[in-house]
Amino acid sequence: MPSRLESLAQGRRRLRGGEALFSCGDPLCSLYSVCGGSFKTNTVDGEGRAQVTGFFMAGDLLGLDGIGSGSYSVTAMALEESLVCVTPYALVERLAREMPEVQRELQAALSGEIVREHAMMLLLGSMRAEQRLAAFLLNLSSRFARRGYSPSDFYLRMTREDIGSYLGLALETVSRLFSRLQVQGIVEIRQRHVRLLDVARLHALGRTG
Amino acid sequence: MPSRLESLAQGRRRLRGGEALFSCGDPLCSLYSVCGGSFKTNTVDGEGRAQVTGFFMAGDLLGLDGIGSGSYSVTAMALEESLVCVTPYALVERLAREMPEVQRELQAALSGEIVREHAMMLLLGSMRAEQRLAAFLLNLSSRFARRGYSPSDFYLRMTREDIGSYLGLALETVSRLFSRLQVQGIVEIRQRHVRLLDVARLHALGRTG
DNA sequence: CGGTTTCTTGATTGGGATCAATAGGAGTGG
DNA sequence: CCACTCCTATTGATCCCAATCAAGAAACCG
Repeated sequence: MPSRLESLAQGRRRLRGGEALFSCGDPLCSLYSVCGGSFKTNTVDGEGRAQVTGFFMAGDLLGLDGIGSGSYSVTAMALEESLVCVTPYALVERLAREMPEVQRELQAALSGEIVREHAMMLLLGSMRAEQRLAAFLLNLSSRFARRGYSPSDFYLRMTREDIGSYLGLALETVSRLFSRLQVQGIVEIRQRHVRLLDVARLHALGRTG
Repeated sequence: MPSRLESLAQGRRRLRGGEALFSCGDPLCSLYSVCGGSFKTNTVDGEGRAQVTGFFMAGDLLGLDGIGSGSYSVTAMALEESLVCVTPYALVERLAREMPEVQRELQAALSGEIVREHAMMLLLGSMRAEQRLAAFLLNLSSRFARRGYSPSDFYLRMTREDIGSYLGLALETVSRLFSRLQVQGIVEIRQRHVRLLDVARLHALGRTG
C-alpha cells in the first residue's frame, strides 16, 4: 500500500461517472491515487481494437504506465462518482530521490503492476471462460475484503461489456456464465449486486482445467 | 536502452540452452541484462497452469518483476547458449539513489514492461490466431532490426510450443498458421528459419478483424 | 544408428462468438 | 403518475475458429 506516496498529494479531483481522468497519449503530469469510487483503464491499438486493462478502487495507483514514455498509455475513466488524490509527477520524481522510502514504494508499485499483468496474461492465455469469471469474482472479493468491505456481498461498478472486454469474452458469455453460476447455487446475482454463496466451489472451478 | 544500468554490472554468467537463470520464488538478488543469446520467462499458477510470458534478447532486462515482492515471479530460462551481465540488486538500489539517471532508467524499464504487457493483454484478449502470429513475427522483426540484424531473415530460438504458450494458442495451430502464411507467400519458413517476404501483407493481417 | 524431441498435417469436436429478439431499469419530460 | 427513450442485461439459435486427438515425418543427439 503506497501510504507514503499518497501523503505527497498536492490536491484532489472529483469526477462523475463516465468522465476521463486522463487519456491515452496525454503527457504524463501526475500520478493519481484513488480515494473513493472506482475506475477502469482502456488501451486502444492502431487498428481501433480496444480493451479494458484494469479496474481500480480506493488505494490503487493510476498513471504508472506513463513513466517510461512520458505519456499515458491508457485512458482512465471513472465508473461512478469518484475522488482521486493528485500528485505531480515532478514532485514524485524529486522526492523519490530524496526519500529512499518513496523510491522503494514507487518501484514496488511498478513491479507489482507487472506481476498483476503476468497473472492476467495467464488468465487470458490459458483459462476457459468460466475459470476467468471465477478468478475475476474472487479477485474482486479479496480486494473488497482488504478494504474492509464484505468479500461476499458487493456491487459491480462496471457493465457486462467492461467485464467481457477485460476477460477477453463477449458480453453475452459473461451474462450466460453469471446465470449458470447462479443456477448452480454458487453465486446470487441481481443486476450488479453480487453475493458469493459458495466461495469454495468458486475456487474449485479454477482447478477444473 | 538501459545503457547506464548495464555499465553497473559486477559480473557475467554463461548459461547453456535449457538452463534456468533464476526460478519463480527465488529471492531477488540481481537484475540481469542479456548480453548474448536469448531467454524465455514462464509463470506458473497454483493449479499448475503454465505460460510463457516473454522472450528476451540482447539488451533486454530480466528480473524486474521481483522488485515488488523481493522474489522473482517468473522463471527465466536460456533458449540457447547465452550470456548475461549480473548486477546485484542492492547495488542498483543504492546507485539509483545517488544517480538520478539510473533511477529514471530503472523506472522507465519497469514502466516500459507494463506497457509491453498491456499490448500483450490486448493481443490475448481480442485478436484471432492469425493476427497474433503476425503481430509476433512483426515484433520479433523490429527487435532484430533495432539490434542491427536483418528484420526479414532470422532464426526462431523457441519451439512452436513456446510460441503457442506465449500467444495463447495450441502448438498445432502455430504450425498450421506458419504453413498457411507460407502458402500465401507472405513468409518462408523452414523449421526455425524465417524469412518475411511480404511485410506489408503481414501488417495487413492485423487490420483484418 | 535408435531414441527423443519437435514439427506437420488430417479428422473431429466443442466452446464461445455472433446474430437476433426481448426484457428490465434508469432517467426524462409530459 | 405514465409514456418514452436509451442503455444494459438476458436468453436462444446458429456458426466457426481453434482445441483436441491421432498419426507420421523430420530433425536432433547421445
